[in-house]
Amino acid sequence: MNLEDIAKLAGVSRSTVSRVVNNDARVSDEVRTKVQATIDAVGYRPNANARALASHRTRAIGLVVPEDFSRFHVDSWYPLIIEAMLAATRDAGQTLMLIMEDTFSPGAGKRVISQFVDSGRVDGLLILQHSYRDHLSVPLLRAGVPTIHIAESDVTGTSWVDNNNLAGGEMVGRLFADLGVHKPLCVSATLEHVPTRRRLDGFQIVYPDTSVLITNHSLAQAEEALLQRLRDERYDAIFAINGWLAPIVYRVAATYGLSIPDELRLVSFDDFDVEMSERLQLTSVVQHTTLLASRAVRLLIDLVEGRAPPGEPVVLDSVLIPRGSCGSLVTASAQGGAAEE
Amino acid sequence: MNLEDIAKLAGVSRSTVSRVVNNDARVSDEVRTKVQATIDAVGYRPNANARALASHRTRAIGLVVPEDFSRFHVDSWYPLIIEAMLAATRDAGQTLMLIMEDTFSPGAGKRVISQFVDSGRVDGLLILQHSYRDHLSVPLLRAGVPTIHIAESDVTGTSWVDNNNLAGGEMVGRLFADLGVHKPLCVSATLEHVPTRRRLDGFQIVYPDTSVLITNHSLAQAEEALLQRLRDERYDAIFAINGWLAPIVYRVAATYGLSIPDELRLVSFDDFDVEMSERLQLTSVVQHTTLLASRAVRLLIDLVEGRAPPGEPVVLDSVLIPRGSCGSLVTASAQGGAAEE
DNA sequence: GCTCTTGTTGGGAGCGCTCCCAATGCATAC
DNA sequence: GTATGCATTGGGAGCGCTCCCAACAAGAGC
Repeated sequence: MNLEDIAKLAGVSRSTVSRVVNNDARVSDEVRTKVQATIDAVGYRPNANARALASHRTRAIGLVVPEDFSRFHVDSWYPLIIEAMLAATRDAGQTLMLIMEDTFSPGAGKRVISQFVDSGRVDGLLILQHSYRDHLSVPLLRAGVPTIHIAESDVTGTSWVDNNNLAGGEMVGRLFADLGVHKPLCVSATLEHVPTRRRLDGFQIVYPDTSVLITNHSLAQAEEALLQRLRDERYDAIFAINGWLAPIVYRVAATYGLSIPDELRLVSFDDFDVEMSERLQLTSVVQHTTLLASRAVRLLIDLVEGRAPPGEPVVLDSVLIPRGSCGSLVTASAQGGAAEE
Repeated sequence: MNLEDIAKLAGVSRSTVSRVVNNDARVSDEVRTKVQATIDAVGYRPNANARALASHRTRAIGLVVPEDFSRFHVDSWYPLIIEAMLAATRDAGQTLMLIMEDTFSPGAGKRVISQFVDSGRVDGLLILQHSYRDHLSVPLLRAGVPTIHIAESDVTGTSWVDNNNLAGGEMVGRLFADLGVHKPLCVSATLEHVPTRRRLDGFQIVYPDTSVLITNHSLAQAEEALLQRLRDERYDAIFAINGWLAPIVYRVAATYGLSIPDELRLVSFDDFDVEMSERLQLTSVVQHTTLLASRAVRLLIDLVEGRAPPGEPVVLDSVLIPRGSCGSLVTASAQGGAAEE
């Protein structure tokens, strides 16, 4: 069943059916109704491949995830954002193709371009990765592939969507200051990740000399490192720059019999596991995961269709949700310095 | 850059280049080498859409995930299996399209067929879902869409890939019997899920009159339900039919001061978070997640290409990994009744 | 010598669309 | 009345492949 068949059934030309399918204005209401009725009656679906071949547009976008993304299940970021992107893509009438790439290996960019862009599988790319040390940004930029990074980037010319990490970090700093914190400790998995670094930058606006503990992405090793640090030294507050570290802070505090928030105040980023945050009474700066995903998808489609210029970052507001873990004297439900487009 | 261009550069015909690209045997070695060299030199990539249009094969498969899959991050099943499928798909030279569907809503099957199969986006489907109460199996079966379910199914005629749930459940039962367990409790999220039910069936071969506690997929509610049950009644062993329930058992046991394994023996299914299992010393029946994924992908591609008949289930062996949580007297590293192909 | 097979190559037709241009009808303006 | 514009419709060309059949050469068998 193809365009021509529908045309014959409806007594019009192939072109007219095509116009109806594509919502082209140049069809009389009368004809449109008739054609649409025939389409619905026979359950006709235009062939995506023929469309793509003729129009040079696939109506599909690629989501690039790092090779080992399942190792990062310590937080539920990946399923959550993938789900949200899937919903946004579907709403836009497009499809989502998953691309797994070892973005640290030199050929990554070329591989993705040749296998997915040049072969006409996707119109553009969404990049989800945990470090800026990638081999993706530059080749993609040079090849002119429409691309949105889901994370603040420091490669000039790239388009990205992210929360306001700097403002968020600063908010945590101000909160600590208001609470009279003297000696805070920042805990983070890696500072190679731009958003993480920016959060720390923001915090350091208020506490320039703060201690920082860099662990890695293993739960066990992070716990070990924190145990050791808290044995050696005494802090009155902890800023868990990456949210999945927060449960570890609780465990370590329990080990040393430190009460949260009385002896140790705690604030974290990435409030996407709300059930857990509520249970732990964890004060945190939220990630608008769903919003982030839908903005990214829309921006990418706009980029593909030439409605948006490349290189325009989108920054979403940071919001701090005060709960029990930071102690009292919480007045702030402050807003970050928004810089919407 | 297309076939014709390469043909001109290499001094052969379009057909010959096509044969080289598709690894067709009917090309002399001499010509093949020459053509391949030109292809490599200019970095030519065949257009996937033109190929699909001409051959009626997209070389893409669709992975159907349930609408709310991120809610099920209580275990890391989704990221893990998606990652493994992505790898398997890539190895097979194909691509993976993600499809999110509310498989409980009546139109699900028709929607997936019309939007992804009829429109020529994918050649076949992989189904990942948490209940058999779906509106997918029957329409897909009727429409003759190549489909593999990643979970034992009781709809006749469907092809599926799964571990041997029955044998696994029975193994846990035998282990309990060997350990002298008198009054076990089985905990599970829902028995609507066929694999879950089959695990219980297997367990009941040994303990026909076992108590069963059905909770749901919320961590908090599961904990509440178990707390209540263990307050009311005394058990000497727990079988966590779904692996993510195991940490809850530990929490509840700690609440009542019950030591594991001395006062309460514990065995679970789904040993895919090995780090956690090791830390908790959790005895469990493993899921061959990676193997499951690659078998499913290969089987689907075989189905699409007519190399495998539909309706043939693939059952992987169940293996029990004994650790501390079940107590001593562990002899079994038994194998389930394998029924390979 | 001839036919028959086998191995290799070339090119036409067509997959189902979109895009462009031409054609038509009809209302409006002079 | 004729010229001009706009709204609507139709059909050709072509997107870049695959598939099929024809063509040809070379060797085998009689």
